[in-house]
Parts: sequence; C-alpha cells; structure tokens
Amino acid sequence: MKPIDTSALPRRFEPEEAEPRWRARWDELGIHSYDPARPRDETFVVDTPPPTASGSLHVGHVFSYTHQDLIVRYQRMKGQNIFYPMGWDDNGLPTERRVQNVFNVRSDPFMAYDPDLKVERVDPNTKPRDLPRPTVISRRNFIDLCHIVTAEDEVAFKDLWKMLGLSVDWNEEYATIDHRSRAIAQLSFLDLYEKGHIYQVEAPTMWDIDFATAVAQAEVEDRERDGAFHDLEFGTEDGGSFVISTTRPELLAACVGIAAHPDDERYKPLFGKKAISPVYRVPVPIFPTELADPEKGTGVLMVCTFGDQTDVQWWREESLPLRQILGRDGLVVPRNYGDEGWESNDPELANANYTGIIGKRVNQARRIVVEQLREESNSALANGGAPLQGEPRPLKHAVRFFEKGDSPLEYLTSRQWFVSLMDKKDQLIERGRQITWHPAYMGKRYEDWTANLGLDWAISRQRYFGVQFPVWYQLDDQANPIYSEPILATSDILPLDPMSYTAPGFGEEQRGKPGGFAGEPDVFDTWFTSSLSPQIGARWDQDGDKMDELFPMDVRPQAHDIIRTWAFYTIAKAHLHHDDVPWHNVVLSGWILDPDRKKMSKSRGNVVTPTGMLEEYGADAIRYWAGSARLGTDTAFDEQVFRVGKRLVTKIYNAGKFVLSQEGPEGEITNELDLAFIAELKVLVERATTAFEEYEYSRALEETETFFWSAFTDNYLELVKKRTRTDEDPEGRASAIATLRTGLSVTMRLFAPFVPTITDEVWSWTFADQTGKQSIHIADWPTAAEFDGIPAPASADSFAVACDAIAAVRKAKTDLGLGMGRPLASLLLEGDAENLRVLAGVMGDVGDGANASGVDVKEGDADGERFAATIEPEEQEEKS
RNA sequence: GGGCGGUUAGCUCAGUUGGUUAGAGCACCUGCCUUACAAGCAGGGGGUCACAGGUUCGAGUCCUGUACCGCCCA
Repeated sequence: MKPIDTSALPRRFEPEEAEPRWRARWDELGIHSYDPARPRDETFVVDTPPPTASGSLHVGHVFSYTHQDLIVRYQRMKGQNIFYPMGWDDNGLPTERRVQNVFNVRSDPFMAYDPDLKVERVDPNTKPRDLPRPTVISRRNFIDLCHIVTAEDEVAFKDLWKMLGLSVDWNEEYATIDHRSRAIAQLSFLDLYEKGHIYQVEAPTMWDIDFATAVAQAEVEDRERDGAFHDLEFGTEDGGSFVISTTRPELLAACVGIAAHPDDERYKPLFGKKAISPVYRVPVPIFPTELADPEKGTGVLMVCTFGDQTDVQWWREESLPLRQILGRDGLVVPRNYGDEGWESNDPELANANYTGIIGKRVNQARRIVVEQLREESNSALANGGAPLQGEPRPLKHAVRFFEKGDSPLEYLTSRQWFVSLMDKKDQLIERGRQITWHPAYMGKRYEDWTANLGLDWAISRQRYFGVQFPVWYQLDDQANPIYSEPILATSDILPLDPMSYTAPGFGEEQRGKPGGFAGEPDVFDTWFTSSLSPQIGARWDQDGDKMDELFPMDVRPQAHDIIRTWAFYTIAKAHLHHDDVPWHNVVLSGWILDPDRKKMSKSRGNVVTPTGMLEEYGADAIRYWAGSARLGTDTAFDEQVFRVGKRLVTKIYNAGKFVLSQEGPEGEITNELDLAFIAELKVLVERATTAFEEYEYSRALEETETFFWSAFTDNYLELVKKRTRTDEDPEGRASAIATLRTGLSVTMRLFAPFVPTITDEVWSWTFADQTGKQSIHIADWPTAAEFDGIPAPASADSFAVACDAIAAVRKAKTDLGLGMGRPLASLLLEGDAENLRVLAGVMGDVGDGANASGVDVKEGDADGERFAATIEPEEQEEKS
C-alpha cells in the first residue's frame, strides 16, 4: 500500500472546510437512504421525534438527536438497512402563538377568507405596549400564515441537523400537518371510533382561558403560586353558622355544596342539613367525604363548579347542581338569581352583589367579592356580622396551569371528544413491559404515570392550526347540531376539512341550514397526531404502505420529560390500533442543565445557541460531547468537553497522518509486541460492540478513546516508531506497519459514529480504496472475526509489560529532567523473573522506545511497579 | 405526602456480579519545543466516596434511616 504524502495535507485539520465537504459527499454516495428491497431482519427502524418546528433551537436538541444518530450510525456499519425519517411537529399552539407575534394578528373563525390579504411582519424589537391592535383575519388566512412560518422554521431545523451531521434519510421527511399525517390522524380517529374507544361528552374539562381551549391531563403542570385562605362564615338553615376556608372566594356564587370529613366531630351534626351561603344566600347541601382533610383550613370546605378536580368528583358523586359562573374567556358570565337553578333566599341581595362581578376577570372578581364579604349586610344570616372572618391568610400552593399557558386552568363544562384510556391502564402497563427501556428505570416512570392516570384523553382543541375531526353533525330544525349522531367520514376520502368538505349525503348549500349539516370546528390535540409517528413513517393504509415491513419499529429515541405524553400516547395508539407495541426499545436522553443545574429554557435566558457552538468547535467536537453522556442522565452544559472533543479530532488527524505515511511493505503480523497489541485491540472491539448493543454508546466511546490515546498513540506507536523505519528487520517492519494500519482502521471505525467527519477523512486517504467502501460509514463494523488469521501472542502480558517498561524509562528520564527522545548510553531494567521473561520477547521495541543503545536487565525490586529503570544519558552537545 | 434519579478530586463525570493502594478528563504544579501531534508528551499533588447505622472476612458498591439537589405525580 502506498504511503500518503503528508506534505499534501493541511498542517491542521479544519472542520469548517471538511464538514460541508463530507456532508455533500455522503449525499452523493446516498449512504443514508433506506432500501425498501431489503428484508425486515436486515433493517433498523427508527421512530424519530418530530421536533416542534416553531420551538427554539437549543443545545438539548443537539444532545438528544446526536444520541439517536450514534445508534443509527453503529447499526448502519453493522450492515443494517436504516429507516431514519425526520418529521416536523408544526401543528398546534406554539405555531399559532408565533404567528400571532410575528404578524401581530388574531384569528376570527367567523370572518370571511381574504385571498389578497397582505400582512406585514412586526419588528421583533418592538415592545408589546408599542404595538398597534392586532389585525383580525380569517381562520383560513391565519392558517396560511402558519404554513409560511413553519416552512421557515423547518429550514432552520434542517440546516442544524445537517450541520450536526445527522444521518437522516431526507427522502423520509414529513410534517404533522402534511397530507399524509392528516390522513393518518383522521384514519386513527375513525378506527378508534369504530372500535368504541372514542366518545364525546358535555363535561367539566380543564380549560385554558387565554387560549380558550380544552387541555389534557398530560399538558398540565403545577406551579407554585401565592394565594390566601379566606375564612368565610356560612349559615345553616336552622340558624347556626360555621366557617369554611377557601383560596377562591370569587367562586362563592358557584358554590353547590359543603363538605367535611365524616369523622370530624365538629361538623358531624351538620351532615344532611343545608348551609346558606353569604353574599348570595343560596341554600346548599352539607355532606361528608373522605377526601376532606380535617387539618386543612377549618376542616370544612365549599364545593364549587368548579374549583378543582375534586370539585368535579364531588359534583358527580353527590349529583350536585351545575352553577358555572366563568365563561370560556375566563370572564364572569351574567346570571340571574331567582331563575331555575339559581335559587336564593334573597334574590334581590344576590343579584345586587353578583352584578358587581359580571364581566370581570377572576382576580378582579376576587377583590370585589372579598369586599362584599366584609359587609355585615351580606351575612348568610339576617342578623350576622361580616362573613369574612379576620384577614386572608397568605399561603403558597400549587396551582394547575396549561404547560404553555399563563393563567391558572379553570374547569369548564364543554362538549369535548375523548379517547377512553382509564379502562385500559392494565393493558397499557403490560405493553410498557413488552418494551425495553434504556435506562430501565424509565419504564417505571411510564408505569407510574399510567397507573395514576386520572382522566380519559381529551383530544379536541378549540384551535385553528391542527388536524380537523373528520366529522359533521346533522342540524335539527333550529339549525342546532345533533351531537349524539355524528356523521363520520369514510376512510377513502381522507384527509378532509369538514368545514369545507360537504358531509356525505348532503349538498353544500345545506351547510348551516335547518335540517342540513355542520362541520366539527375543533381540531385534534397535537399529540393525537404525533403519537402516530410510527404509522406516519410506515405510511399506514396510504400509498406505499410499509406497516408490514416497518412496524413495530426498533427504537424510539426521546427525552424523558415526555414519557407521559409522546411515549404514553404512542404506546396507547399502537395498542388500540394494532394490538401491538409501537417499538421494541425506547432510549431516553437526559436534559442539558446550565452550570447552576437548572434546566436550560428560553424563559430562564440561559439558552446557548447550537449554531454558534457548532461553528466554533465543529460538529465532531459537539457530537463527542453528546456521545460522552449516558442515556437518561442529565448533563451540565460544559464547554470544556467541546475542547476535549476538538482535541481528539486533532489527535486523530495527526495519528492518521503518521500511521499512513509510514513507508514499507505491509506484511504478516508476526512480531510479539504487534501480536500482543492486536490481542488488546480485539478485546476493545468486543467491549465497544457489547456497549453499543446495550445502547451504552458512551462506554464504547470512553473505551475506544482511552485505548486510542494511551494504548495506541502514546505507547504502541512510540514503541514501534523505529521499527517502521529500519532496514535491518524487513519482516518486523512489515509487521509493525500492518499492525499500525490495522489499529488505525479499527479505531477509526469504532470512532466513526461519534466523530463522522474526521474519521471519514482519515479513512479516505487509503482505507476507502483498499476496502472498496467509499465512506467509513458504510464500512464494516469491526468484529473479532477480523483478527482470525492473526495468532495469539506468546505471552498475554507482552503489551502491558512493554508499556510498563517504557513507563519506567520515562519516569527515570523525567526525574532527571530529560526530554523523552534523549538517547541513553545505558539502560538497566529491574523486575522480577517472570516480568523479565516476558520483557525479553519485546526487548527490541522497548530499547527503541527508550532510545537506548542497549538494555540490561537484572532481577530486583521495583518498588511496587513492574519495573524500575536506571539510566545514563548520552552526553549531548551544547546547543548554541 | 408518594414515586424515580442523584450526591465520588477545585470542576465535569466513570466505577460491571461486594474483592489489591477508588479512576479519567479539565484545572493546578514540575519538566520536556521528541521527525504525527505544544491543540503535544512525561511526571506529580489533590478524595472521610453526602451523613448515621447495619450485613460481611471485606462496602463507593448490598440493607435501613437522615439530609440536600433534580424530575414526575398528588
């Protein structure tokens, strides 16, 4: 094999030049393309997370997407046919919110479409208060803008993925709002409906007042907020009184009952009687409940429709009336005391007080109600004092929020679609157990979430940019929808928008007319679509359906914070649709934390932009950083590790140049040191492969790096340097050159998933032509079988002994302040008989490595080490 | 309040079924511009493995409890 001409290579490796060149080369070679002709057992199928296209790009993305690419590149080198798609999750609220901000617009669903609409982008530096009122546009115009914005965002993500060197098959790109995804999401709905898993109901639902939409349990988060206990005096119908504690006095008008613990002696006598509320003087039942905590507040509480989840429960169990006072926009709606359901012992007083809060937001209403509670005239009892007992007592408590929202969630009664999951918890847990979780304890988190599920999955959202329900309703003679008998689309006409597609059996002119039809205006929860990513990738029931070939998939990579959403819903969908698991493995990446161990997020302002660091350090260095972190483990953002990665890249470049520039014939590997080195290399290959098989890529990297840097470059390479250039020992020289090349070829391939550019660069110098594999990424992953023709060394310890011997010499040189290359006039190595015996087999290389003219040995004590060295340097001429 | 994970050198982290004197990188100190690499090489200092008990011949590792950090849930 011809040596390379190092003078033709740049002195330093320049990632900014090499990385784009190699990306283009990989595209040209088509090495990332899925081959549909190859069988399933030769195919590795990845269910890639579709990132939220309108979300911010941050280092966390780089981190976890690199993890999946490491696994993919390993599988590809193992010879697997890779199915590695990339989707964009572009429907949903993040996009809507971005469009609202970018163009300063709001959507009005009842406005007519304007095909010539022109809207300007807002200068992003404008302060919110300086903005004019938002332009109100039609729903369809709004959706047009959503498509414009997501198209731009997808480009930004795609550029980042390419910069990072992800080996995605870009022929398999999709978006959760595209034709195929919409068709499959709607098919999913029809299939679940047909199987009886879907229902719609008018029921209390968690509601975000700002977005004016229902939200599901999985989208809810608790936030610590300041609140206050207000102690309110209620009356009883027999003239008594008691005091309740509440954090939400503004819901007093929505009070439908009073509850206390059944064993609470203080309130036992009240059960079965009626209480009279202050301010409105409404009689409500008093009942016992195990769920009341005698320690909390005064131990007795008011039940409202609805303050929280337990209110909903009590309302159902006790068959309490519905008195809802909040509208969908979060404002207090008009009510009239004296009407049915709004009975009061003093309707005049009640209406006078209630009028004061109509149209107010929750916080305003609270202040007003508290003032009303301070007035003696508003006592529940005709002759009582002020209902508010003392001053409100501040406390901190957890308040439920929509994870993307800014106002506390309310529970409002509205008509929503649900997927029933509560009755399938056991089955879903069992499915989870059929999947291998990496790391394993993440499976427990899935089980805990599933076991503690409290609600069915609310899948309808009162939004615009999403996948529509393939549903219409017949209208009665008042033009009101008959919800109990929805008209469903058939699967052959999907995807469709029921707001523009005519319901089967009707004419378009009947839309909205009495006796005619109307489309379902809601859209699906985003997760309803993204939980179908395996089916979207495999084109379930679409042209080119590959469900048989690709489903279940091999691996789902994702972050652990969305086990409850993405993983959970995907498992549920696969179970309900296909009676199967969606994939066999889940790999979970940790989070990137800032140096203060806080999760990086836009709102904290601690986000590092990935593009900048990719430009500064190069993709290989960034990938090295991601590759050094184990699955599941949160990692502090540490720029030091990028430097280490960059250094490794440089080291690989230099070592590659050195090894491949050695002249001489490549012969049989016969020398003892070489054989011993190969034996170590074989162990490395086995260990790295095992690690990758167990998804422990970071262990593979660590072992490869340690071997490469210390065993290969610092020791082996230094020991054989002289032998590769000598004319006195042609066989030994050929053996050394062959070993060096084998060592380089193997370590490059083990490194290739982590640092794809530098390894392919080195590979291209000679190995590409030698093997016929034009890229290292389609070269064979090293196996022990590769070394079958190479005999075992005479002593298993030869390599370690040689390393320890040369280490003893180095220590001696350092102790004398000598350079490592300093020639030695004499060298004496002392050690025990066994070590000296092994040393004899590698003596020539040790002498060369020490740059000694000869080596003497003597049995003796080495102070706990294998060897002790005594040296005498050659006299050196003074340097002028 | 419950579940899960974590706590090892100044920093970031390894540490497998319990088994020699607990490791690496960074940082620090000293020496070396060695013909692949000074973005390097060699040598060195630095640890009560969070704390308290227990099991064991032997515990960073197993058990119990406590503290603190993070996440999820109520």
